[in-house]
Amino acid sequence: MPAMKHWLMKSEPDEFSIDALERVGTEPWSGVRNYQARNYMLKDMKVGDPILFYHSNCAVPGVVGIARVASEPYPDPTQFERGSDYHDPKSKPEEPRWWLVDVGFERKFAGTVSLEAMKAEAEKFGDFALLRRGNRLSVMPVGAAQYKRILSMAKAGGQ
DNA sequence: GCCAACGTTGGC
DNA sequence: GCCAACGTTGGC
Repeated sequence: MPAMKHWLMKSEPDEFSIDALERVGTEPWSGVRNYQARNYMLKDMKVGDPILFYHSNCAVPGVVGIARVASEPYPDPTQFERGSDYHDPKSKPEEPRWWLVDVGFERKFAGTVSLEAMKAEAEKFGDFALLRRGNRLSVMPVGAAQYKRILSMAKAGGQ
């Protein structure tokens, strides 16, 4: 079995929070319309890979819990739905542009590991996509050491 | 709400 | 293939 990869996926809590994921259990990660993010889901994710669930565009942006890749990639159905915000008229069913995976709830942290807290220890993270200037990727890989560091920050209570 | 940073689009 | 214009993301 190849080495397990770790991921970070952003979601706006007003749209879809960690609590919403806990309620539904598993969610198709629809709506990603960025090729780099798509390629991670289409080519690099494996079922069972751990995901840091990140809340963006909110009062305290940061990692709020753990999820897991819960399916193989498959075409994002919203790209074919007329009237959907995610409808892509250039995409054809026989040649879908946008792919997704299902994301399964694992657990919610007791406290948020805030972006601010991670920035305060930026030098310990090394090169970390999340902390790069102007980063806007909604799906990104996380190094195993970075992943462990965030877990230990969560264990310490976060914030 | 502002705005910097970035990706995408489309005219040429 | 360049690049200006535009739309979006996301921290603050």
